[in-house]
Amino acid sequence: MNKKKNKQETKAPLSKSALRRQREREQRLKTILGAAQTLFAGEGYHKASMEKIADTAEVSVGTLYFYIKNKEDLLVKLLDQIGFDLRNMLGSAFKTTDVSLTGIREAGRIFFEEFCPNNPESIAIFFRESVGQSEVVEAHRKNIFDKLINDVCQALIRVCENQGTRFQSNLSAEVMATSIMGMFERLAYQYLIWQDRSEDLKTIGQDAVDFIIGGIENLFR
Amino acid sequence: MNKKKNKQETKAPLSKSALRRQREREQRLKTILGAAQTLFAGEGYHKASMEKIADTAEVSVGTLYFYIKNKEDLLVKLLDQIGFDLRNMLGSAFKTTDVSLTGIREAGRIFFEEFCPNNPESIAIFFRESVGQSEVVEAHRKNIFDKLINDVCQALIRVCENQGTRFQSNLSAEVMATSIMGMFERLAYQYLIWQDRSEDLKTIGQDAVDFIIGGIENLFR
Amino acid sequence: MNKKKNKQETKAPLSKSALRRQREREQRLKTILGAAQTLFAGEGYHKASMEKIADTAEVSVGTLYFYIKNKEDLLVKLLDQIGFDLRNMLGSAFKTTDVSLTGIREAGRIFFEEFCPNNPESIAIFFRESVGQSEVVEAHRKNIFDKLINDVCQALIRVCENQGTRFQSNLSAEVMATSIMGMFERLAYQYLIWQDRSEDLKTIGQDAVDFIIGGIENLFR
Amino acid sequence: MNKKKNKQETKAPLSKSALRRQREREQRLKTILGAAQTLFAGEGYHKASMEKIADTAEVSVGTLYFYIKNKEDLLVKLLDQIGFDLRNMLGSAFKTTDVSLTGIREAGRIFFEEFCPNNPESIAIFFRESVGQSEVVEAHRKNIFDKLINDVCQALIRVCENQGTRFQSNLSAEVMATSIMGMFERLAYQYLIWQDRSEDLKTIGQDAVDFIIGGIENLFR
DNA sequence: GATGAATGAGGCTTCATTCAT
DNA sequence: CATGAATGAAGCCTCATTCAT
Repeated sequence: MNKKKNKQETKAPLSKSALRRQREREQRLKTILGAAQTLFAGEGYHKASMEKIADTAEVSVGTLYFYIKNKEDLLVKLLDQIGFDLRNMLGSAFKTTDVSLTGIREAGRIFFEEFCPNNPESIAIFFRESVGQSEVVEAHRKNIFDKLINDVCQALIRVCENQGTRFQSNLSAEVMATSIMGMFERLAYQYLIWQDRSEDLKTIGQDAVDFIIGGIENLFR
Repeated sequence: MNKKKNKQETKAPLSKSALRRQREREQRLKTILGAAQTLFAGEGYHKASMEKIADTAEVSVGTLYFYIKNKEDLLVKLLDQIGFDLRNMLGSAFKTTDVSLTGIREAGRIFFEEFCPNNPESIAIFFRESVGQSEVVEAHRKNIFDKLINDVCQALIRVCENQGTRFQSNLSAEVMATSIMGMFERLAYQYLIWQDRSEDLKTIGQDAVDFIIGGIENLFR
Repeated sequence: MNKKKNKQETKAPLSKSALRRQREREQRLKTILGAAQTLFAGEGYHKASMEKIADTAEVSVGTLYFYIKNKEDLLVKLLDQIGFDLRNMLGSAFKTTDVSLTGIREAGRIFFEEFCPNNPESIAIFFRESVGQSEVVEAHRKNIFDKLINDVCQALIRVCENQGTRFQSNLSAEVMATSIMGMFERLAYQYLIWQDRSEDLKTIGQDAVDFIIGGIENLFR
Repeated sequence: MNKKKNKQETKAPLSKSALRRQREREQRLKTILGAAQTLFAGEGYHKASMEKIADTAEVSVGTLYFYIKNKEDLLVKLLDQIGFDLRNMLGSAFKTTDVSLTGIREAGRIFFEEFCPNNPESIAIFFRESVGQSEVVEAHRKNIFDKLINDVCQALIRVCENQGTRFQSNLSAEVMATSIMGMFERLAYQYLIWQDRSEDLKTIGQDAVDFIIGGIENLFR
């Protein structure tokens, strides 16, 4: 993918100093991404200039471009990480979903009680800063949403099957899954970005999950 | 609209030529807003330069600034119009909501079957282009969301009262209303902006409304 | 000079209505100049846009251009009026100067005690806003200064002659006259524009005049 | 100079290349300031566009903004340098002033015979281009004048004390000092900017100083 | 004579990206 | 590998002036 990284990919046994270097490099990249995350979330993607990001990460502008391709790449990298984290937490919860629906309940809990309060910057970047920035970024956003929606979708289908029912169509399940993502998104936007009601997030999450589960159970009547 | 040009506000009977001028002015503003709407939705807010907008509206750049304060103002004006339209259509449907929940069903139908297919540009601007652009724009976005959410919220509370039930708390109703807005938003984003499945919008809307109504009715069991 | 004004210059007996019109026109021009004076002095020449001036004068922008050639012309007209006023007041005082030097004392009194407190806007325009604006404006400024300096110069020469002395050269008298104008200028700038010490202006003027007269009398020793 | 680039201020021993860079940076800034000085004095502050300045300095527009904050900053930097130079030359002369008044005579000589002929651009910027440009610029102008006036003022007070006399009030000394500055200013404007009589500047300066000293000595009679 | 909408050149400034050291 | 000075295209906006009504 990147010309310079090929050296490491040729898994030749690395010398000690080479290992150290690699560690340092990864550490440096993390610092840069952290700086970008903070500034993107705090000042907004456009207002956060590359120079400011470099300053915050305590590197030079030139160094920035050694670790990332361009500014868009910075946003994409962050976005993908956020998507990965989210899917790691939510996806695994959804995957445990069975008849009991506890998986869905658990996913909601994790999102509102763990992810949101601990990663407000990620929320801001995923739901605000990365919106409508460019075709590439939108593609990554869509990809993340698609995967998350798919996770939920599979869970819903599994529940249905266990109940001996079926969705009217594949679309129906997808619509429901998409709706759930939309709920999570807007609730986080309202109560974390626009208002800071972190302390109410637990209640909010429970209400939301109740709403969702009500909607689902309704299918089986 | 403009501090100094209040002469019209003093409702002195306007001469015929003055009336014609005013009409022309309003027409011109509409042309400009239309050009901006098309370009913002098509190329994105940032890529749509003021020059391009002027060209599209077939006026000079200077004329643009005779009708609007600055680029941000252009977006805000569009946003407010969209918010007004949405609330006009959805709000009135929600307001008719009673025990039967037909109001909510109707609101869903209007949004997915009428508004979305007929105003894809509005959807793109409201849900994509206006996100995270500046504090002023965000304030207007929030304001629109707040009002829409409030409309839904009132409808929900009314339904509950008619059922002789009550929400656990005011927050619960608000959370449900916010969730509904989130569902509408993401579904429109998925099936209108990211995919163009206008022809499926009817089914999608019905599924979404079923989900919502299921969630609501669950409250009364 | 101006194509349109030629009608009046052909001093044909004017009808009553034509007379009224002319009066109105002159009144209107005064209003416009007044508005410009206030805005130039208050916001500065560049920040005072033609539109603002028109608004303040309660006419349209188009009308402005019926009465003046362009913005520069506005400044020049003001400047010339100020020059005329100044010369009217100071010049006549200087002209009465004889052996006794009371004329010079009187001129100082008039400038500091009458002109400055009553015409701070004129001071701001003459000494601040018109400085370095364009070649045309500078030419008018120079012209005004030259005339004032000449008035002083003549007075000084007369005093000398009456004392039976002579200036070493014509330049000497001119330098002294120029110096006196510089004193007046900077004192007004310091104590009227930069600080507002209008109430001290009398003392300041007296000190200044004492300084001047001391310098002059020294010639005769 | 720049908030972030304080690294040099922590006086860590700089490497050779870092030292060279710093030298180059300072040299470049001087080139830019020189270009601005020439253009401001020659074409006027407003007519000198940033592009023209960049061209004259043989750098790109972007580079300009690496060295200065904005156009106003360019003028302020020049102004402050001029103020520093003036005070360096005049101030030190004034400070040597004692009973004999030679200090004052010397200051006049330096200004008219050395500073003016060698720095006509500085004169144009200080007395013409920087007048009434903005509040910030005016503040710097005032600051420079205040310091120069204060230098003169201290000298006058010292002379008086040595003569066993006293000024009627502090204001009196200040007024005299301000007057002297005004004389210098207008004489330079008349005989250097409006007319180019550099060759007469010596005589002019002597006449001016004679006038001043006459005025001062008059205090002791 | 008066109006005010329209013009468009030109100004200042930002900022992602590059590259010689 | 790291640096940071340099680039220059591109953007937004202002405003004196004109002219059809």
